[in-house]
Amino acid sequence: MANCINYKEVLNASQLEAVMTQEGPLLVIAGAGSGKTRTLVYRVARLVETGVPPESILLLTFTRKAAAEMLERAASLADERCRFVSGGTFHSLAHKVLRGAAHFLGFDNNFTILDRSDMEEVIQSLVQDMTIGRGAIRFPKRSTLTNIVSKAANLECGIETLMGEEYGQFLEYAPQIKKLQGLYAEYKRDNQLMDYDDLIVFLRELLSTHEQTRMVLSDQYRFVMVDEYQDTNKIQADIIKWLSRDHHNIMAVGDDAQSIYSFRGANYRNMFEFPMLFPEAKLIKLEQNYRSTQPILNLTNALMGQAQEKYTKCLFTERKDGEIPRVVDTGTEPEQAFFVSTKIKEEMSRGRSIRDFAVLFRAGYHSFELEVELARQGIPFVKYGGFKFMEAAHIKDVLAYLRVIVNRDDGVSWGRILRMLKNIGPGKSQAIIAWMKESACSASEIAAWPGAGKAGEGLKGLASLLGALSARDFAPTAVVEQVVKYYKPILQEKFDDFPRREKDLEQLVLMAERYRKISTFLDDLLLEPPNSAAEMGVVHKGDCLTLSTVHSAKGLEWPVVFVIWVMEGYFPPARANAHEEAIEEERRLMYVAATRAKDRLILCYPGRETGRSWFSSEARGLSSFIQALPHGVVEHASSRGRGVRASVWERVMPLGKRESRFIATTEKPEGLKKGDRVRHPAFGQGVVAKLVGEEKVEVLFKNAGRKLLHLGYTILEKV
DNA sequence: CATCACGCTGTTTTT
DNA sequence: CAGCGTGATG
Repeated sequence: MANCINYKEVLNASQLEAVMTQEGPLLVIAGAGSGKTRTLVYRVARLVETGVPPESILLLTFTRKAAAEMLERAASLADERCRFVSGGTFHSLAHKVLRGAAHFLGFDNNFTILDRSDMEEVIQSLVQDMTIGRGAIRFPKRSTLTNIVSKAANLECGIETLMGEEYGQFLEYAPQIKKLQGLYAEYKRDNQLMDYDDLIVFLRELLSTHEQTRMVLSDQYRFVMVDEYQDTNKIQADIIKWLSRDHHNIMAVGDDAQSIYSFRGANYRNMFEFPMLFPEAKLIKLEQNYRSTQPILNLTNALMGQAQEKYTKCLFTERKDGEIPRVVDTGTEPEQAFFVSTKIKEEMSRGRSIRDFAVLFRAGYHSFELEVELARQGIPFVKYGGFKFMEAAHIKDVLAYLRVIVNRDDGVSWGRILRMLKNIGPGKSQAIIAWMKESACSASEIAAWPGAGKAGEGLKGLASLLGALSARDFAPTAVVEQVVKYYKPILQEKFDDFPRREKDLEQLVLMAERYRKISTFLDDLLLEPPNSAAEMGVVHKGDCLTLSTVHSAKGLEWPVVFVIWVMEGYFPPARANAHEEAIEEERRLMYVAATRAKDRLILCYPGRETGRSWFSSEARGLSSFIQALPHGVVEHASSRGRGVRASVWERVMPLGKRESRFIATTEKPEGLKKGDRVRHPAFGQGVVAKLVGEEKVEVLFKNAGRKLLHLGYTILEKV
């Protein structure tokens, strides 16, 4: 039975107003820690309480987990029926709709979803088919290409525009990349594939061109709520517009100061445009903070005070007292790791629980050094962000088998499976896939491929596995179990950290238990991928210190937060104009990090160069936005000179100064043109990059580094 | 055509 | 460290 809630008792005035406003468009500007989730939870409860059927409420959040937690809370404090509210991400909504309506767009409803690495693989293979790489110097690598294509899709801008603004260093290849984009789209259509970007693009297309679908959705979801609105992009804003065009019952909640997803097209200006989209929109600001002490809020307020464009708000709290945030120059990165771990140990010996701490950073690898030091000092930790469980090679390997069982046409997965066999590489795997398509043979008949030769044994084994699996309708667990059994010898060959990876596979078997169909299992893994084995809820987390990227720490809080920061530093010359924009984003990132802290905040930065390579602080010193803070907001300190030790990598592999590029100027042999491939007796093959005057050419050798500097030049021959 | 050993390089953040 | 290209070897 429903509990009776006294809203006035549990909500402040602004929150109450948001909860009680049920009809019409509503924009809630919710500062960090201002009870945003609470407000959403109570609003769901209130809607249900006043008789709105739960199924007609749609709660769009940033992760499905966030939605599930909110609905759980609403159910437990108000009405059990809150569990029937539809909640999820834009992507999961799109997926659900498209599984039943993709045919209106000329797709098969059984389309396969491409994850990031599949996308990279397809793009890579297209690049090879195009033979773009031929004669091209410094053609972007596949992950960069994928970033470009994906971002262009999310921003809905042309390749040239995007590249002009953000990838100046590759601008000369814009025509090829544009062609690549076209080929990629074509490939996806031919093979019934959709990537993450397609899901939302196609949902919008469906809504705008297919009146029937729009009507069905708009009728079903009479009340729409969007959380983290600052992280939506233009396409998602359009989806919102279409969904609520008829009823205008749309509530968007967000904080422009916390927009940290511009790299995937998110545009916090959506928040400023909401009132234009819905002119009668009511605007509510939540400014009282229930998380941090006032000194911490002074810092975050000052940070956002520097921003160019914002909804001005000033966070305040009743917790007036507290320690002033500290900014600590820790010297080098190894010293920083030592400082943080020692400090935490110290606090723990005074009775603090290890769960009270978190260390936040911008990129996964920024904590490498710290992880080693923590292990050395015997401090247990869990890490969020960085590499994904799903992206681990061994997981992808196993899933590839499942995918071909579900969708026999999935060429990407076939390639992966085949290349795991002895004596089968890129060439043969492609040939086999082509042959399979041509002869329309079943999975268990691949052993009949005429060109097998030495690979015959392996093919037979694979065929019998797939034959056995498709012969009967096994439960997902059983299928995964058999695949893992087949795969284990391969795993052993392929990786030397065999035991760790083997454990992951056992987790995968356990996860499959929750599903009745393999296809749903796969869809779920792609749309709500677990971060790690620990996050899958299978491994007990125990008492651990939390390490996390700022992005993965959104919405969470800890009593004591350390932020380890590398200054806004790395911008290739061709991107120098991106500097301003990047600093704006870094500032918001720091804002999100700082607002995670309840009681104490310690910002650490390495003030001294460590002389190491890529994962060290290339840029050192203090970020400009910290320097610009007014006096008294932070307290500066130094921990230099304590616990100096060589970095892990210096111990493992000493690094000298390295030369980065090596273009040799040399005498020009007869008839040599730009783009010609040439051979150098000492350095192997290179490409003529440039003609210098009449007699000389510049030749670029890849990977010939230091040798070139020492040996001097000789005559080149054309290849 | 597959595989191996070697050398060189390096923005990141996620649905 | 991981990813990638290269050139030598089956």
